[in-house]
Amino acid sequence: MNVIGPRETGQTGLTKSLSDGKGAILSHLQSLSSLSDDDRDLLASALGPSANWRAGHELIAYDAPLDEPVFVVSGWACRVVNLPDGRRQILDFYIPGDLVGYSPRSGARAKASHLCLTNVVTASAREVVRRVRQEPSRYTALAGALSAIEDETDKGLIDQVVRTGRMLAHERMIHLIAELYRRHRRAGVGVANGFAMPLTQETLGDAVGLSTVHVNRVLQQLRREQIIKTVAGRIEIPDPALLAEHLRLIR
Amino acid sequence: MNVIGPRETGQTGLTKSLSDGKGAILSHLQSLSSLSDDDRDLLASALGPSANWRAGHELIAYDAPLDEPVFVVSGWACRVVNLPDGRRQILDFYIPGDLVGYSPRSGARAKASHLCLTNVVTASAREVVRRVRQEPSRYTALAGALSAIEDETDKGLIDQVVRTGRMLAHERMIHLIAELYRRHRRAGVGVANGFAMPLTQETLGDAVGLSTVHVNRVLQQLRREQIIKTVAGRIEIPDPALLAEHLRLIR
DNA sequence: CGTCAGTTTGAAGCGAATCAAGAACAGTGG
DNA sequence: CCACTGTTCTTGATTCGCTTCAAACTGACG
Repeated sequence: MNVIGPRETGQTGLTKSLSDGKGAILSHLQSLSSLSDDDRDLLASALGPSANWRAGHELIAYDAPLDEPVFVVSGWACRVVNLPDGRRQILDFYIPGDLVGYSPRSGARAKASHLCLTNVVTASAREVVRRVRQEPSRYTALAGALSAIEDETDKGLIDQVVRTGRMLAHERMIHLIAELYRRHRRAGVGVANGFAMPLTQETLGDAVGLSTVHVNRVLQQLRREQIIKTVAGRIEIPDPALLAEHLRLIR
Repeated sequence: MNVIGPRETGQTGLTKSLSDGKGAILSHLQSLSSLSDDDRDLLASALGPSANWRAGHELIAYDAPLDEPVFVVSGWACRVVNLPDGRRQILDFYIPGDLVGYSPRSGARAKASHLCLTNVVTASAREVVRRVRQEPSRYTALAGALSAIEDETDKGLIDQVVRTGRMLAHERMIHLIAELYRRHRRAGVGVANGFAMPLTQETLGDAVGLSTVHVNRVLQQLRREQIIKTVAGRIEIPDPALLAEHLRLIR
């Protein structure tokens, strides 16, 4: 029985799902700072064409210039560091609605490889970012959202350090799942109390610094404790208060 | 025998050591982007008065506004996250020459507590930062250095994730020591092939995610392998090539 | 129906934490 | 100058969390 996700069903290449995807982008940005009509119009008009990428594709190589920011329309991506002997450490995840490869510093370079973990659809954010920077006073909310995104990325990295540095296995998983749950709700992705989890347990392990086998065991424990339910490639949170309770103990 | 540091001898409150300290600030910035006369003049004139803080003092509280950036003149500080049950995770260190509490985003808030690990002397960077932002074209090098500092902070966090997430104990220590060694040399602090190490092994453990006891054992191993030497509160690198060799295996 | 990626399970081993106690040291006050 | 104190470092014994190894199981897919 699959605990987590049958593999990704695969984008069929159509641009059909864009409506959902744009929804995620909008919800996400809206949640960061409430958008004006100007902001919304800009997103509607200046959001670049969408592109399809297969799982495993490297969106941005290590040290490549960060001059082509994109929104994730659907699928998951991440930043990852590979050690010479094959070990790897995932730094953070990008889910639908997230902005990938953005830096306010012109000339900035990628500090890690940006990788598609599933098939991914992206929409170029280049024009949006350019216009917002050109007229920040017109697109104040979007400008604020960009700042907020930077802050969030930093916070995410800090959380990642705390998880891997000072938490036990089950704490790491709870903490990560809670973060992903929060972000999915914010982006309006994944209805009800749960979200789609297309990652393998191996990938999850590379994120929280645990072996695949142990991820499996920890997930079983969390299910036994009714903190999560896993059905058909989704993680459900049957009792958000219970999750919050456990979170309170660790952060 | 103390492997690492007799405790900090303590700043006596004099502003005398400012000359050394300013040296560290200059070397550090210079190494990031080569300073013009304008840049140098600004540093000489606009660097704020120095202040003394005792070990344990919280320079910036969690979530406090980041509106008072300071350079470290002497001593060590860090960013730290405290878990409810007493565990703590150090995110990064600030050594002489480093800029603490700087964010380019106005209104930004501290994402973690900023703590003095030893007695610390700081010099306000507020004026310098203000002037550089006011006339970035006049102080191009300093403007570049500020960007570079942001980049370095990010890179440091990423390294920290990799260390705690995917490295063995001795690899974590080697990796951290190598980083500190590089930064000390860059700031022109700590002559020859070594640097002052005023941190306790407990503090080191909170940084690399290990217990005090294990930090002790790992340090002994590194000494046995001649990768480091520890004398009188200093860490010496007898053979930088050997250190580099070990580094190559892990990153 | 065979293949393959992913999940699950058990057994054994290892790395690091914990516990507890002692030694070395810095700072303090007599 | 020396006894006293508290912190830090050190060491040994034990325990525990997690990894590793190996094999079986499951479901998707061609």
